[in-house]
Amino acid sequence: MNLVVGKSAPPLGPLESKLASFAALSAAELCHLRSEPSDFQVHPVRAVVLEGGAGAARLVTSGWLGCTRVLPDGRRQIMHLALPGDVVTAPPFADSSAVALTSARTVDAAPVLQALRRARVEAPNVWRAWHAAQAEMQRHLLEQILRLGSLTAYERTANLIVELVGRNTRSGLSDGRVMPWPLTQEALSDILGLSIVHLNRTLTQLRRDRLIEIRAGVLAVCDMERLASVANVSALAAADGSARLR
Amino acid sequence: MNLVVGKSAPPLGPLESKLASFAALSAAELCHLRSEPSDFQVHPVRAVVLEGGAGAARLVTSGWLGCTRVLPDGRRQIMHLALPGDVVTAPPFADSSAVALTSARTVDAAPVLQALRRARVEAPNVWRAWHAAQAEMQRHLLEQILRLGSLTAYERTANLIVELVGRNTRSGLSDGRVMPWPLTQEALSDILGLSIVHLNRTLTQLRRDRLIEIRAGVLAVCDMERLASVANVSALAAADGSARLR
DNA sequence: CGTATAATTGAGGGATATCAAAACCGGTGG
DNA sequence: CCACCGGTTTTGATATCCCTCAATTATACG
Repeated sequence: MNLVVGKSAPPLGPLESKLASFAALSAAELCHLRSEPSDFQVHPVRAVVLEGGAGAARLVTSGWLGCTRVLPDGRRQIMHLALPGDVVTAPPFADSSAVALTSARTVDAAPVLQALRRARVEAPNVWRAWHAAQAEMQRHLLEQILRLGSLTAYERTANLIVELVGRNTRSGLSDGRVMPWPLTQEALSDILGLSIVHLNRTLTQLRRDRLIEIRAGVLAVCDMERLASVANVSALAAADGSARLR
Repeated sequence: MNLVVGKSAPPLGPLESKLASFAALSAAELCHLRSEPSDFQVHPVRAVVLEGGAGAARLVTSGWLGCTRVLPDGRRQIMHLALPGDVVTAPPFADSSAVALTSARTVDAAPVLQALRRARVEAPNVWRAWHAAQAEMQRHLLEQILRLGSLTAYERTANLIVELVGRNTRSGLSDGRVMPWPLTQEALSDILGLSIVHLNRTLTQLRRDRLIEIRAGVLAVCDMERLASVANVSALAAADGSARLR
């Protein structure tokens, strides 16, 4: 991972790929996303990227962030994950913040958002794709609610994995089967609302059942069919995710 | 409850009140919300208002709706509540739908949304208030994630009650202490991700602890201070909610 | 190598679910 | 007025999922 702070060429890879997955976009159209090189920041693990209620939106270019909320007694809930290509905005609660779950890099999102506003008339497909991506983010929140409210630990974990494979596939970071897996089990347990111990047993079970394999920061899905069925993924969501694979 | 279908005068009471709670709005400004009388519909309990992925947005004028998701095995999660003054849009999953949790009335939201777009230039305060309301809805989703992922049954229930008192207060349907309570315990358990039996015991406990009282479709908060502290409400959210009381 | 962090395993307890039945309640019809 | 009815609330008993505590093993890193 790069550890320098400074200027960089437009690092829009994952974002471009994500948008292209929502609407067929020509190279010319994607050019409308280009904005002048802007400051980037490197965040070590556990660094706070945006503090509760304040700060300008940032675009993640590498690493994973979590929009977290911490209770007075120390319980922590990660409400939402931001992956490369995602834009994180200031979390809306005093006790919430965007935190680097892995070492990560972000750039100021303002120029990109600016470019998107220009694209509204100049490249309407890009604008549409952006809105589709925003709508998908909304769906992720609802999916998270389903996971936490209605699924067992086993289903919950499978469901999140299916979602993350889908997201990484959209942004060109997975082939639909294998993806980066940089999370500690502690972070994962804070996403899924499980104790770290129980999460560990759940992951072990998923491996024993030959649904996934995890080695050296990489997760591989062994049997997407069965995994998705365990995960109780919605028809619409599943279609969305797998459409990308072809 | 009215059981007739037909035309009605603009039924914007709760919506107007809600928007006014986000930005001081003069009567003149509120007029920009007025739109021609439009069709309304009456929905009996359990009626589907919007089917998964399709249908035009509707404004709730009375009764409570739930944006629900049903799993193949029958488990149901209510992801989000729509109260009078809220606009429900087509839920984004194939297996999700907006359902009447009580008998309810809705009108087509298109004219209202139209009026709001006009207000963007003619009454910017109204436009701003609308966006503040949308942002608040987003916060409710995040709060729901916190509830389901990190709070105990007791805290979870308290938290939801605090939220609902706040929302009803904004829309003029509560004084900050007493509010309509039309939900069956079954619906409530599907919101909170609890079994109906355990929810019942939890409510009983909240009553024993003199935090709330429930009688004849009305809920009264006995001790908001303690309830809010049990509920782990975030500083920002709490400020928002109680600001309305004065 | 030694230290810190993360992953894993074991044992026991607590919170919540499930099953079953009883009490309650508003409406309906005799 | 009373009996009855479906839906809802309440209570009891038992099972299970998941948490907590504690210790051990693996892995990264200087």
